[in-house]
Amino acid sequence: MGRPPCCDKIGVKKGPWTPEEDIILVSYIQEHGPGNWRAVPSNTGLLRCSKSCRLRWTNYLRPGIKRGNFTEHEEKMIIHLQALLGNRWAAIASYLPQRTDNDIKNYWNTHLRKKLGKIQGHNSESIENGGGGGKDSESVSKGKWERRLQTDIHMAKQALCEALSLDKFDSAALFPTKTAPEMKPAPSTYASSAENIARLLQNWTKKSPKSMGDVASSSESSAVGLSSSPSEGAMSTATLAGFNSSNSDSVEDQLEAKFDRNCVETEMPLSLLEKWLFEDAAAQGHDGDFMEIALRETADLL
DNA sequence: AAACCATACAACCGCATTACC
DNA sequence: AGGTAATGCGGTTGTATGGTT
Repeated sequence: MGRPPCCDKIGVKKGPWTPEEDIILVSYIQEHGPGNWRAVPSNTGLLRCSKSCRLRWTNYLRPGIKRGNFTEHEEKMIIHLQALLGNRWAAIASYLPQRTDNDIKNYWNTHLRKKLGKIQGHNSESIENGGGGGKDSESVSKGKWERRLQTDIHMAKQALCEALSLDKFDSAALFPTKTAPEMKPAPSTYASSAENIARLLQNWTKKSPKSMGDVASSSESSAVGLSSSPSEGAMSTATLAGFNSSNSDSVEDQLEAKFDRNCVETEMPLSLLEKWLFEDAAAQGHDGDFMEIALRETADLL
């Protein structure tokens, strides 16, 4: 007996989401809030499995998601957090609240891994040339290995410390509730779903007539699903009009109000790491030089 | 212009974990 | 306490897009 599928595969649509589907999903979540994903497909008429709906929401439509190029600071944080935490993308993403774990994972796989690979290749080359011995990793003494591991941890810690204390503005933006509970993220900081959808629609309208036709035809098929609940169809049409006029403050306000609570609820579990960092920082101090050297080396490499 | 290749990223899959009864 | 459903997470795949030949 294998694991039962999360949804019966027959009649379940797969592949890229259409703007219509996005709007239907956002409209529904706007009304009912995220959660109870099992009920979403049946209640919205979307021909998607609950998992797909949840993923689409968390990775793409959810308010507060920042898209586009990663900043240098974000990149550094990812590199160091990855060194510290490994491929625990969700944990890493919790320190970059505007990025999704999927986004970070993709960025790591496509950009950073390559980048670091190059650096390491270059580095090992120079070590081989300059460093005596020429023996492989077996020859590396336990002490050396431990020292290197410790360096890695130190570097990661330092990066976290830097990130946490970069400047008050930055850290407040990164950790809005934990570090500054009284501060509410500015509406401009957190893009709303409406903005995401509006942007999406903008891109969509830029597409070629052919792809428009494809989307239109695919939307027809989803309209079949919608026909079972005409009221929701009307709702999404109304919402579409609202989204198209990107200055529909009332919709955005509603979204903000609705999602602020969720954002607060889903803030990162910082305390453990913070505690660790602060305790360690207090206990440390004497081996700062060692860490500085390591950091400088990393900075040179990057 | 067309074929091919590389890249980026959205989405899916399946296992792990958590919540609820 | 045990079973089941719901959700979270990381790895992987599929596809669109842009660049090169």
